[in-house]
Amino acid sequence: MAKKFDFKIGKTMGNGAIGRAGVIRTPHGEIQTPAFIAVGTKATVKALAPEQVASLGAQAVLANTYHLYLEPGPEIVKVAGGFAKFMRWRGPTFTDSGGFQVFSLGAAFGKGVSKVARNENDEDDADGRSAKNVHAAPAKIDEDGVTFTSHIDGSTHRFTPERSIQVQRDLGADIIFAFDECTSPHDPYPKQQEALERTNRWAKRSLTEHERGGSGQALFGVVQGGKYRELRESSAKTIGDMDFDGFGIGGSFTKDDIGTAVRWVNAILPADRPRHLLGIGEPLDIFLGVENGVDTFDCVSPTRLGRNGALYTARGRINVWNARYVSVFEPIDKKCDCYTCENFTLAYLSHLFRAQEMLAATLASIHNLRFLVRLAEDIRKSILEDAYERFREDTLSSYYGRSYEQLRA
RNA sequence: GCGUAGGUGGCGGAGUGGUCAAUCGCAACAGACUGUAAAUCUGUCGCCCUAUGGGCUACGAAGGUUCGAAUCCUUCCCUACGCA
Repeated sequence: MAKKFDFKIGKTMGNGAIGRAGVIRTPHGEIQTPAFIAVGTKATVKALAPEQVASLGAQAVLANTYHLYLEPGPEIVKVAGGFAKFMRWRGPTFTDSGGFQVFSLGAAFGKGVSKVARNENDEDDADGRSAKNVHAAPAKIDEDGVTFTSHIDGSTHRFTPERSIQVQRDLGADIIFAFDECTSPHDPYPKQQEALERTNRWAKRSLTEHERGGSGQALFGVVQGGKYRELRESSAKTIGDMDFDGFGIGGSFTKDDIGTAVRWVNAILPADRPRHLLGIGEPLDIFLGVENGVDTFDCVSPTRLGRNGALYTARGRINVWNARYVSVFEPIDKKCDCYTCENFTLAYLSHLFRAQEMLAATLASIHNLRFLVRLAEDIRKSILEDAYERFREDTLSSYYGRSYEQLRA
């Protein structure tokens, strides 16, 4: 009997590295891995029509349970035939469980901590984005679940692992995630441990509810544990022993933790199932993830940065708002194969941003998303051709101006 | 020509004797952004310096009053509107 979902490893890196190139098969198509998944939080990849997302090579879209639950609500999405059909995305889909929002709207609210905190001391150094006029109460976590207030209208809601799975069933993604509790990298060990153990219990409940529902979706368990090796390994063991279709690696990281935590975890997780690194997506992070066994990534950075005028280039990030680009009649990146680079100049983008034209966000998002999607494609190719290390060195030294070894030091 | 209201930093616009190099908005200049409360947020924004302090030049122009003026007085120039 043919399974609707499976994962086949095409090639594993040699020399002790556990990175691999493979194929995830879903009812809505295949994902050639490693792959960068486009984030479409509210059933839309911001500023992009789904045809644009597809044509730039994105293989799958990840939406968010918290957001779609609040608006338009799971009932509407269910009637629409799932979020993919609702947004007219024909490829594979993921939904995040809403667990991250428990963190970002709870413990991390108003703090300078999100997916990657800069250092150990900046927790109180709010990044200035604290929404002054919004007064959402922080989410409250208990053993059974999480009570939170809507950032839209202040109403009170509750998620439990069961509820998250039920909502994700209505949203209808091919791959869904167990409800987890994300922690801050600054949280002390006891708190991390407590959250981790709860996440493990929630994983089991998510799995039970998922099996009960019989939706045919693939359920990924989420590994947590912060920066602590002991916790990460224990989490990987516990989650890895459960009957999940794949795994998500979660958590808010410090820059230094990404490589290490992922390696500890993936050395333990069953190798025959796909691993998704949740919310991570800077170029270096992707290399570190892949060579440590990650198959898929998602990250808001290409679209968010794009909307704000930051653009990826082979030689590093640029800010198209800078005065120097006003009259540069060349593409963002001459070697880029995206629609934006093939048709428009920096001068034009500079103008669109300054004039606050909507097309600015679209063209920049196309470029940035293509950049990361292609990076994953090229990494895959380099693995298949036994040229990973060389590709990594060329790419990183060009992008960061420093070698892989220097970046890791 | 007469009357009225005005002339403030790139622009708009506060301020009407001291705490004003001058609120605020825009523009400009730079920075941040990693499972999206984000087409958002932060900083700078007269000139100079041995720079959490100091100096200089400034509020149409020129004089004047005053310890002290963007703020009061005089003259002039300019702008808008109304009447001729």
